[in-house]
Parts: sequence; structure tokens; C-alpha cells
Amino acid sequence: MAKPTIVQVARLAGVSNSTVSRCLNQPENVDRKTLARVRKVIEEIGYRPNLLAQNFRRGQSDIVLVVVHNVGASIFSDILDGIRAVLGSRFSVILMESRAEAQGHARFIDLLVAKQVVGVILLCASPTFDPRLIGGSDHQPRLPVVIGLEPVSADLADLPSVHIDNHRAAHDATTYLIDIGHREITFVSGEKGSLITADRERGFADAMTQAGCTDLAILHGDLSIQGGMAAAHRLLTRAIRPTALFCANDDIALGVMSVAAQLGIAVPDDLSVMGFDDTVYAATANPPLSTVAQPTREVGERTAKQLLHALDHPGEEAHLTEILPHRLIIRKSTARPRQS
Amino acid sequence: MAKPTIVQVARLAGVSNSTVSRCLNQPENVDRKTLARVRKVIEEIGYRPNLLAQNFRRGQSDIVLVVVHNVGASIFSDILDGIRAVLGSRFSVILMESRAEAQGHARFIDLLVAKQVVGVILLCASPTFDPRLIGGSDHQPRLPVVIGLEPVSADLADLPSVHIDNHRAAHDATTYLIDIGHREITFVSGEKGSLITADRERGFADAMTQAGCTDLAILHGDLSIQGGMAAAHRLLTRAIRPTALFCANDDIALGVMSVAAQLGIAVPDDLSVMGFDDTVYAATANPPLSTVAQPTREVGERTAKQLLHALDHPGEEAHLTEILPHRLIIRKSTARPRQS
DNA sequence: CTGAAAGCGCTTACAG
DNA sequence: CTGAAAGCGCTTACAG
Repeated sequence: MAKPTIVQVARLAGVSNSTVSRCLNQPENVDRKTLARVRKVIEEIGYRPNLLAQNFRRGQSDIVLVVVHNVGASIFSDILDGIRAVLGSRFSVILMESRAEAQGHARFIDLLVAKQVVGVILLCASPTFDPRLIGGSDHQPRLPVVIGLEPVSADLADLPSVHIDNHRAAHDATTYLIDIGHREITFVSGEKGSLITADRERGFADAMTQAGCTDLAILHGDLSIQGGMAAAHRLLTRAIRPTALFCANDDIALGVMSVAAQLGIAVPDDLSVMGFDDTVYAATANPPLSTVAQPTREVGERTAKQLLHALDHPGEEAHLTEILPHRLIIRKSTARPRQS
Repeated sequence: MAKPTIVQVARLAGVSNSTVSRCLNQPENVDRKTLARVRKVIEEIGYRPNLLAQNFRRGQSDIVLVVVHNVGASIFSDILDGIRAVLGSRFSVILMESRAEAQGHARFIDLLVAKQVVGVILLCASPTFDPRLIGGSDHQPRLPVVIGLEPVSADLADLPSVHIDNHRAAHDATTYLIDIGHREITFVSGEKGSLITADRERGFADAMTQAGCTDLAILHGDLSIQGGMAAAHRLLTRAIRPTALFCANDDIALGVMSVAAQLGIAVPDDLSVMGFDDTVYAATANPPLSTVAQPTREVGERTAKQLLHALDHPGEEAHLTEILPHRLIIRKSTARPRQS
């Protein structure tokens, strides 16, 4: 009545454990008749290999861990689709939220070190992740890690990564706003000093400077709807307002637009708003949000491909950084400023 | 140079493996001086127990698996916060997407059966999950499973679950629309026959019937922005339109509103739109979306508490179904119909 | 193509 | 409070 093991299968089939194991893992090396007999027994008693034992014995699992900051962010849907499309049925994907490990952390590390996972895809800015862990040694190959979507901290610069050129993307978007006549543009960003937004801030700043707008306005806050609302309350209730707000992500932009609507400020007539990410909520916003699109599915595919490569070529040191193309999406939330 | 094991720690500390193991798992049963010595060695050589071995030996892990349909859905953020708040540091949470297991499935099952996880929280409608797996037997206790957020199929009716009363919630929302004067209301739903929306459809239908509106209009589609857009294109381009659309979730409602805006149909003046879920995007929509709120964080907390209870009381058969309160949130997307 | 045997790293009664 | 020993279920050289 207890869960059947390889031993019972062997006994019932009249073969050794080894043979059963071979039937499972390298059936091509087993006599056809033996194989059939063993498989019949497996079927009959409903045997399933104990993964825990298997992983332990092999010293590794077939699980790829994907770390995201926050499960509810819609941008991850497509990325995961891409990842799974590439990984196929060879590996299972499990997810963890990095914010959950802020204090915990230890478990997360144990999981990696203990090789319950065979590789890691980090879709979150890196601070959470202790680079020492992937060091590896003579006997212990380093655990393959690929960073996707977000920029890479200096610590982890030697890891393969896949992302857009955030500096250039922000530069392009800012330049677009300047080109249509805006001069008073505020960049509504995330936390000060955060890696995620640093490149975007610099891109904004450089574009502004190049256009002769030396009075840089960057507002730090939170990369969320709430953050956008807070920023809007500060920026839009002043006597002199910027004519355009370039937001570090779409959630901020959505928060900004909702406050603008509350205050009776018309977008884009009185205020242009530009987002970043092109999440599913950008296109259906009212007005539809102009934004910078990241090729999310491709980010997923490419990170997974890099991981696969690392998995299949354990020796190679491939610090490949892939820069994927971004795309400016102009919808209805941006327009020439009124008085220009 | 190889990864240190318990054996090396024992040798270096001059004790047996057993003692090292005890230092790790039941330090209160170890002499203070021994403990100190062993801990020092552990520290020095950077020993970390091999989780794979530990789990295998113990026959279980300390991981709780949370299954969601789609990682990108914002509703899961709060639920997971609630789950983790309750589970604390005693368990790690990993996530899997049920949609990914549509074909795969086998791996998912293996993971459960192999007890790589100690319990499961299902936040997705149940079809994906094969109830036979949790059967258990004399020697094998059933794996604790708690269903949260979504309604439970008949198959799994004996499992503990936590959700709102979807029938009543939809009934309340519909009644509200009727009370403010609407008679031509269409329910924009998900897939036909889907468990997720069945109760909401019935709640809508019952409220309509009770109000004497016998001509029921339910449109089936997809529970997404795209689905809402498609539905709106069908419903709003006709000569005779409903005066209100009650959508099975907020994403649909957002899709509907965006198409309405495109078509120049004013919400709520020409058309009332009601959502369901109260995701973070509802409040900032333009106009802000009236909807039905689910107590998401509480759903997470309660499912986790039920799981914890099941974990701590393996014998007890507690098929507790918890019905949590919903809340009607009236914002600006609903109003009296024009001609009433 | 198959089997006997060792062993992965840990835990757990059982003695002492 | 501590140690010697068995064993969890599987895989993997090594013989044959």
C-alpha cells in the first residue's frame, strides 16, 4: 500500500534495480522484451520515480527558477511565455518573488546552492541576489544564471544578460517630446539611486541637455500607480507646471493620468504623458498611452536560450550581453504643447 | 574544494555526523560547548546542508506550491502577500503557472507526488489539477491542498477553499444597475461553461429575472482586455445597444471602455460599465471603474491559514469552505441611463 | 544486455 | 549528551 519504489518494480518484473533504472533513463540500452515487461509492471502498480531521490542522487534537478520582483506585474506574462517556449518540456519553470526574500534570503540561497534548481533566470534588479553564490569552484561548477529585462549591476556584469538599451530608449522618447515642442519635461522616476531607472534617467538627462534644456527635473518616488498619483499631486497642483511628464514605467503614467483627470487637466492638450514598458494597460488607457515598448516575449526567449546554452556547454564562459530593440509607441497621450 | 558535507564538519569538529545533524535540527539536545564548536566549524568552512539530501531523507520539503493561472495578473500580488504573511519563514513559496502545464502536466504531478512540496495552494480554477493525485492511501497521507480565490469544481468540493460568494456578488452588482434604472444589461463573460464565471453568470441571471427582465443577454468571450474589446465591438456597433455592460472581470471592462472611447460612446452617460475584482487598474481608469472588490489579501491569509492547519493536523479532515465578504465599489463608470 | 555493489548526504532510532 | 549503524530510493561505473 506504500508508495511503490524501484525495488518492487524490479522484483515484480524479475529484474534488477539497475535494469529498471535503465528502462527509465536509457531505454535504448535495454532489451525490448525486458523493457516491455518492466513497463507493464510500472503501469500496473502505478510506479513513479521519486523525484526527491532522483535529484539527490544526480545532484541536480530539472527545474529552472525564474525570479521576479512582483508576481502581479503584467509584463511578466509574455516573458514567461517566451521562456517556456524555448525551454520546452525539458525543464520545469518555477517562480519566486524577490521581494519575499528581502529578509528571508537564506532559503532562496539554499535552494540555489543545494541545486534544487539547475539554472536561474533573474528578471529583477540584482541587489537581492548575492553574487558570491554563483562563484563556483574546482569541483562545483557555477550555477548558470542569466539576467533578463532589467539592467545589470556592476557586481554581476560578467553574467549573460538580455535587455534593451534603456539609456537610448529614454533618450529617444525624450527627444520625441522635445521634437514636438516640449521644453518643460519632468521625468517621474522610481526610487533614487535604483539601478532599474538609472539608465532611463541618464537617457532623459542627456537628451534634455543636448537640446539645451539644462534645468533638469527628475522626481523620485515609487514605480507604481500610487507613485504616479503622488508625483502628479505634487507636480500638477503648482502654478507652473511642466508641459510633459515622462514616466519611468506605465504604472506611474497611469497614476499620473488619473490624477490629471481628477484635476481637470486634459491629456494631451494640457499635459503630455509618456510611459515606459507598453504593458497591456497602456493601449486601453484613456487616452491611450504613448510609451516605449520592450520586446517582452523576445526577452524571455533570449534569456532562456542563453540559459539553455550554458546548461549544454558547462565549460564555456559566455558573458553575452544581448541588447534587444526597443520601440517608441506614440498613441494619444502625447501631443504638441498648447502655446508652442 | 568540493562542497563541504556533514562528514567534513564532523571530522573537523571531532564529533560524529549524528551530532552535527543534531546541532542543525535540534540544538537544544546538544551540549553547549559541543554546539559552539560545531557551529564554529560550520561557519569557517561555509557548510550548508544539502537540501536535496535533507528533503529526500525526510521524505518532504519545506516548500509550498502556489498555482496561479497567469503570473501577470495583478490580483495575485496581494494574495501572495497574504499567503506569505501567514506562512512566515517556516515555508518557502514557489509558484507555477497552471496554463503552462496544460500539456505538460506530468511534471507538475511528479512534483506533487514526489513531495518536493509539502502543500499546495491552488489559485486557479481546478480543471488543470487532477484530483486523483491527492487521494492518498494508508501509508501515504494526502497532500494538503487548499483552493483560493476561484470557485471549486464538483470534483474537488471536499477540499478546503476560500472565496467570495460569486453568485451573490454578481447578484448585488446587477441589482445595483437595475436599481439605478437599467433594464438592457448585457453580461460580458468568459468562456462558455467556465467554472470561474458560472456563478457570476447565474447571479446576474437571477437578479435580472427577479426584476422582470427575462430577456437575458450573456456574451461569452475571453477574460481579458482583448476579450472586452472584441465584445464591445460586437455590442456597441449595433443600432440598439444595451445601456449597461456588466463585465466578468476588470480587464474585460477596461477593454470595453477603451472601445467605447474609440467609438465616441460616453461612459457613463451613454453606457454604464461595471467590472469585477477591483484590480489596481480599476481605480485609475478613466472614468474610474465601478466594480466588485474581492478581499484579496484576506483570501491569501485565509488559504494559508487553512493550509497551515492541515499541515499541523495531518489527521483531521477539515473541508472548510470559507466565504469571504465582497464589496460593491461604485465609482464613475456607472450612472442612471439617459432616458430613464 | 544485465546484475551486484557502492554510494549520494543526510536523519533517526538504538545503545550507551 | 553522544556515537555507530542502518537506510531513504535511486544511479552508475564495473564486471560479466
